[in-house]
Amino acid sequence: MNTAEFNIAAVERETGLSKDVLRVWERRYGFPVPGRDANGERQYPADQVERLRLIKRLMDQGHRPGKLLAAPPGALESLAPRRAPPTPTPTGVDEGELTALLDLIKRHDGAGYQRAMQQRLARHGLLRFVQDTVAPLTVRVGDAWEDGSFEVFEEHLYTELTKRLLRQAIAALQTGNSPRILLTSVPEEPHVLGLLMVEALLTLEGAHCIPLGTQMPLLEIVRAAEAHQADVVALSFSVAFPQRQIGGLLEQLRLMLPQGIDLWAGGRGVVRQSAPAGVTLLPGLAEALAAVSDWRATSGAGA
Amino acid sequence: MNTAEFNIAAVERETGLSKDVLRVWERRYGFPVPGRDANGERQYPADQVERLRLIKRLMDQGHRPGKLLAAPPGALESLAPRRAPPTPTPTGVDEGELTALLDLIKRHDGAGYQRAMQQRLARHGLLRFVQDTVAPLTVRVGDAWEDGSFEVFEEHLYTELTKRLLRQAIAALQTGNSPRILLTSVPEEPHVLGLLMVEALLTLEGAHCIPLGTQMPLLEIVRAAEAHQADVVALSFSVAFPQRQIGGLLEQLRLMLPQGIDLWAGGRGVVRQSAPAGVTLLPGLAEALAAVSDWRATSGAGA
DNA sequence: ATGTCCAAAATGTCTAGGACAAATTTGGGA
DNA sequence: TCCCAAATTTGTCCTAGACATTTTGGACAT
Repeated sequence: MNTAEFNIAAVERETGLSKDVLRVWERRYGFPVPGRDANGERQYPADQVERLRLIKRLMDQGHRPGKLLAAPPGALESLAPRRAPPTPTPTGVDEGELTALLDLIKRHDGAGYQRAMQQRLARHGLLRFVQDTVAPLTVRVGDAWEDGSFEVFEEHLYTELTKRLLRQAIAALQTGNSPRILLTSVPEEPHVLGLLMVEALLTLEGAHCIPLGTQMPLLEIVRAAEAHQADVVALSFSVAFPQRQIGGLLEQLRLMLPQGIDLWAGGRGVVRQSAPAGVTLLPGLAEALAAVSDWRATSGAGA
Repeated sequence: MNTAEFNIAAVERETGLSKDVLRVWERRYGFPVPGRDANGERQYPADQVERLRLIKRLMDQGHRPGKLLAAPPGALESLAPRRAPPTPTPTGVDEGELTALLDLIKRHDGAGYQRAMQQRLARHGLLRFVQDTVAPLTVRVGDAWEDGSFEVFEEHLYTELTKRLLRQAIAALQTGNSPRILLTSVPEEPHVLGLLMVEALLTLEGAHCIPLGTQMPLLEIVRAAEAHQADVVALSFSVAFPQRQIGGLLEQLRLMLPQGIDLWAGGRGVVRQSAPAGVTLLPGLAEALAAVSDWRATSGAGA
């Protein structure tokens, strides 16, 4: 790869670190130290961008920026995850089988992965496939990315192929009637696998899902909910989503949404959140199924 | 909907206008004029956010910000598109049929739309389905959004359902061998339909497609291309993608990518671009097919 | 040991206004 | 009518300061 230079907007794109953050780090910690072009604008050499990517990854594992940015060159590579990944209880799933699936991705054998997954789907049925294969596999992929054994593009490949499987499986289902659940995510939250998993389960359960993809502005979510006469708006937040924003976002949306429409928020991102008034948190897939039963027992009867 | 207020980050999320732009507009044109909270930070009332959304849409139609921001309240709603939509030659397609399909979306009849599209796919075959139905339909959806007859969430519904159809159709195809084409888009470019259309056509043509989804950082694209031993990296740019950035992005990626790997850029976004050295532009689907033949005639023989 | 509470430090995001390059429009002349 | 240069428009970058919020580290009590 050639020696390319990046301006500050390109670094924001590549690393996900905002321009404000890049500038304030330079001021406070003395890193990164980009060169300047003829107009006095920052030009980041490729190796500094690489280091920023590494720092970002370590921060997602729970390291503090102050330590990372002060660390001498070469000291970062050996850091272990700080936030203990608590081996998320692979209830009845064979760890080895998951590892084998991940290996296929790691070897970039897309076709092999698709075959293996399709087999599992056929063998276990959609419900168990989602709960015991896709969900834990997705967690493992996230962990693998955090500890550096997966590249971003490998995660993308996993996501893309798994999306296809789930969508295909969902398309084969008979769609239910109620409740009418609008499925989407807020802007800045592009992860779609959680939505697809829950869509599969809810559709199996007899709900009518309206999938709108990811990244809907809040005002649009409100309009869509009204236009589709949804009973429920369900949002998905991944672990990667900035935790601090979730509460405010839910409160704001709850304010804008008509009283009659329930607001559910699920995904790994909400496990350590407390629910704002009028919002139901669904940290896991099982809770989502329970929420449908609850809805039928209460609001459903009145409608 | 309740009277909610938005801080500057929320407005950026809702409208897609950067914080810099929001502040400089306020300074220069006197709109928007948000209130201030106890900390002196901007608080945008919901109606100003609505107006900003409208302004953004009109700008995408070719209007200039200066005029729009100086316009009196109520004068904006009646503005017509400035950039003439040149009725994009619906070669042999029945306009009425497309309109009927759009109506289904407009009526939020997802199931009906899926049925109708599946029928068309079965009747015409994938190649003609993509070229004569999906492609022009997507253009019409874009136009409809621009002139205000489609809401954002309706475009999302269209995209989501059409994605499923295409993915399903692609899954049924036998995958080819060469060239090995890595399909993705740059960060900030989330539109995926173009990628799926071209994937369908290229796979039909016997190419081996590696779909990595959208929004890959440039550095990751390079890694992925090497890891997958791709012959070609193909990027998709939608009309909505900021034109000014495309050239620079392609040049930078071309610099980083090994010589042996071709770089193709397609989509409505590149129709009025000039190609940087070493980059092949594919403004339409037909050109993509031609590019495969070209590749086979030249590089393919040498490999 | 374990839990609780507070001050200090760390961190991200906001603010202000200035500057300038690139894109677009305008005006004039061939 | 066409084309080029000047003027304007517009987005993005810059510096530097401020402050709310979160996290840490230590003191103290259980």
